[in-house]
Amino acid sequence: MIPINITIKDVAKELGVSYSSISRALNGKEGVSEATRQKILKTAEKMGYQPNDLARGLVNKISKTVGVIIPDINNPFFGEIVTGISDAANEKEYNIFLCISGWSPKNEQAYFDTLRKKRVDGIILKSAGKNEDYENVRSPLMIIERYSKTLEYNCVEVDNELGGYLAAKHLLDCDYRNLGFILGKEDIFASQSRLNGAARALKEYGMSINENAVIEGSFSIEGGRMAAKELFENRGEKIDAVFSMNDLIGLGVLQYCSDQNISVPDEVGVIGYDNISYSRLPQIQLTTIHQPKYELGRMLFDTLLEEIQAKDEPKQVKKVILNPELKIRKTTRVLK
Amino acid sequence: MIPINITIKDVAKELGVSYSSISRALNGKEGVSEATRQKILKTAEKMGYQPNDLARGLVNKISKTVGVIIPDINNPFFGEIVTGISDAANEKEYNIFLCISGWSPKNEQAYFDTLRKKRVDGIILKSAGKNEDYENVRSPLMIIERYSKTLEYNCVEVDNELGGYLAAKHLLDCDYRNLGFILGKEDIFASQSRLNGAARALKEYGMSINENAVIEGSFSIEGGRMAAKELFENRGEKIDAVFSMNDLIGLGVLQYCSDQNISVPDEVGVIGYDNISYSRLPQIQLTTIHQPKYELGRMLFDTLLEEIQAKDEPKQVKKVILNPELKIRKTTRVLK
DNA sequence: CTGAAAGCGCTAACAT
DNA sequence: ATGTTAGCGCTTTCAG
Repeated sequence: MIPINITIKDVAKELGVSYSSISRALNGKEGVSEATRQKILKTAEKMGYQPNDLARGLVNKISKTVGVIIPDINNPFFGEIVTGISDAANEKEYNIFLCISGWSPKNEQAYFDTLRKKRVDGIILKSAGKNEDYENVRSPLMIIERYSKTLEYNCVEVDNELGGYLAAKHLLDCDYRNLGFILGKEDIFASQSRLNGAARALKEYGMSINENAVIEGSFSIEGGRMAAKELFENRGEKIDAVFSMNDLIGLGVLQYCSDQNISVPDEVGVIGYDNISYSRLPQIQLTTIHQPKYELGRMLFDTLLEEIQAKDEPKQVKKVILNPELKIRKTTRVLK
Repeated sequence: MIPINITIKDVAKELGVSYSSISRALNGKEGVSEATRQKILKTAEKMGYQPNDLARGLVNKISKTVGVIIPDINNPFFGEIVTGISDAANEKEYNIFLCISGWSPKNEQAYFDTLRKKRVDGIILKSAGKNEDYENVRSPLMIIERYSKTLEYNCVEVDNELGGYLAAKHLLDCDYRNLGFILGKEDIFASQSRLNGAARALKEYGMSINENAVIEGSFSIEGGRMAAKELFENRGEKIDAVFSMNDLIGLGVLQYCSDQNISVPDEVGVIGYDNISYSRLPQIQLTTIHQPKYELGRMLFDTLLEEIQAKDEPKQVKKVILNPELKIRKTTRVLK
């Protein structure tokens, strides 16, 4: 590991050639004889030369860098997405700036600005703010999970309406009839789409959503536990199944049921959303809606890169939709 | 959100002043009258000017950027560390490049090189490779969890020897006598330190480590399950307690016990390491050694920054050690 | 207090 | 095929 930063000029001096030749050789451009190119490559290597991407970015106006703003890396849902983004980016020789907003629109906005200063080529964002904030951003931007037919931004999402439909239909197929819903207030948007899907499933059964059994909770285990308490104790409903808008909430509901000696899945059925790795632990076995998180991450980056590379062409809004899948495990009952 | 990148010159032209004045005003340097400074600040703001950090980095030789290389962001252990690093960095107006090496020394090395090209001010690294690789790096570097008295690099770690001692002592205090150990082959170094601590505890009881009950597994749930199978079925030992070198392995051991109808904690006690959030789920309740992960992350960044800012002074190796803590839960038995 | 000019490391047009 | 030069956006002497 050589510590001092060797520049293109150092290499040029060493060899007695002009430094533009070094640049040409290093970038595989023509205008250098094969002989000198080899010579240059060899001594650059020997001297431990590493090109300065700051300087490169300055002249090329491409930093080979993207920003990723997510609310919480400890939620495995985002962990897997970020892994997908990272792998896809790495293949294209891109690096990612990771920004953790903690579900705060203020932090999110601040990160957005610093990323602009860093001159990232594009941004991938899971927003905690209002959609309209990002409608008119003209630099490459991908929004995670904020599908909108009308608003003009790019977006890759796993179909939330369909996921909600699958979840509710499964509960109904299992003969649960009094469904409760715990949304995540951090992303009321996705929660609402899933609720719409659930309404469609209920309609097929000639039923509709009981608004008094819809709770706005928080996307965490503790949030799920508290929402379950509210749902079962203060709403005066006799709920026999809970549709949790993410797995963490589902885990909280299970915790509540365990504390209260409510038997799952017999008395109460529980379904989650996301299919994070912990939901398939043998002690948990949470029935859930699988989202292809890793693939989503890769798709986000690849789509972003497409847009980055199509700078000149007229911008066209990209909307990619992936499919969710029902994973039946042990927190919903099996019909005989 | 203004899309076009306004430069310092645009602002200068707008106001009819030289662009060096703009620079002075923006950076709070003296040499501008308060009147023009205010005028400059206002129109810069109005024009949506954002300084170009690439250019700044080029001249200042400080990019306000650090690289973080970790094996796996889906392991909550690293997730929390990264959150700590991110928060500490953000406070100091630093951004982080996240690199996920997948426990591959080859990827790790490749990321190390790209980070050098990006001219990061420093690197935080959880290495999967050999220690010696990084001994002579002269740019600011923090190694996670690789304490070495002899080797010359900076390091913040949670005392592994002590953690190992606490874990083994607890098992012995609970009257378990035939201890098995499942190491993580990805980081044999940390595992070994913990094993040394365990040996010390055993010694206090007049015992020593049964080498035939030491398994080199893998830091994952499935790795833990497989190692447990090996330990219980192929080693011809009657193990009554397992010290797992991380919580994921512990979860795998619990899974094995559940599959085999081995009762925990009566027949077999299980202790993990790390105290990831999932280990305290009511369905899990894994006894474990707590590591202050978030604090570790903050400490890593703060210590790195100290070194970055002490560029000129003679380098002195920094070794920070935090203390682990025993968390007794339900997978080890209570003595009457 | 302000402007002009050099230079950070690099690429790309322009000469030779 | 190679060298010279300008310039990316900025900070920082050095003049005025």
